[in-house]
Amino acid sequence: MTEHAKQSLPHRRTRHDHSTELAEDYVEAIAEISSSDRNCRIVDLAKYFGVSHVTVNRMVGRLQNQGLVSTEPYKPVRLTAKGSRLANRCRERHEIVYQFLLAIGVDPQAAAIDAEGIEHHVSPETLECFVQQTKAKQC
Amino acid sequence: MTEHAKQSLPHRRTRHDHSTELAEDYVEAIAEISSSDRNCRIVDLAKYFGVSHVTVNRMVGRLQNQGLVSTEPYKPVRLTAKGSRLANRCRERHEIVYQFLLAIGVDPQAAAIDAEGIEHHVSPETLECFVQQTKAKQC
DNA sequence: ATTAAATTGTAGTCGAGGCTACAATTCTGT
DNA sequence: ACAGAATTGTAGCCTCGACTACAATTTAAT
Repeated sequence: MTEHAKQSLPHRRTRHDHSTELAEDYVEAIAEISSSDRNCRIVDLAKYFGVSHVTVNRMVGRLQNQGLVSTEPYKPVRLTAKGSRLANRCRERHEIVYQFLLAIGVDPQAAAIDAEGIEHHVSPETLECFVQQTKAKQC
Repeated sequence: MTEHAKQSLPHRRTRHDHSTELAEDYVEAIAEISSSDRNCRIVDLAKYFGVSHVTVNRMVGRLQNQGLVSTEPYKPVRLTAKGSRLANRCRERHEIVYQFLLAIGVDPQAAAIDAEGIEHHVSPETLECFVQQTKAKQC
């Protein structure tokens, strides 16, 4: 492998991350909305993300193709078992990142924003280090 | 502001980040290549990012519109003063994130990949916390 | 000096993610 | 029951980041 090819790897990884980020954000949002409202509608997601209902509509179609959600025309959106598992993993990861940022002294508002951006780029290994650090701080 | 609008803010921020990430990656790369090779060519950037030279070509055009680089047809790419400042800020931030990840026990390879993804989503405030943590670990 | 190789530019395509405008369906209130 | 409101779907457009294929220019080699 050449020097340049080596360096391009992280960037390829970053680009791939972007294509899965939205799916993760959506299942997380659907899980959250479903738990409080019982039904998750297209409109709820549009408000949640600050985006038009058309964008949400198409995205939900893609999530359905990926087997993450199930829905029918004019009906609410529900997570499949696969979608729920992904949502849970994402929620846990999000919480770990958020708590970690708080633990190292970031204020809650900045932590909330940064966690949203950071969570999708944290490898399992780094996540584990975050957990350890957070624990250490709490002792 | 409604509850939903509040929640949509972090996501809007994330989307905005994406549009500036690539510009940041490019000026960083141009700075790095320029320092070692003296001249940064379109081809160098294409190899660096693992994309086609066409993609690089158009991106360089946009960077030029933003006043970050200056170039002429069939000539090398050079950073403007503004581009250099941005590159320096990015390089410093990247280094801080990378050293921070190492300091909390992430192995170098994973740290390199994660730093690439994380750096663009770290607010100045969080960055400062990273610096403090890294210092603390080194004592 | 002329040809071959490397580099850069241009044309045209694609999918993702965003939008507006309008049509269809479902829900609600009287 | 039916009109109006809310919700969802469809059509069509835009920009960005990616590509291939081909043309133009510059560099290098014989």
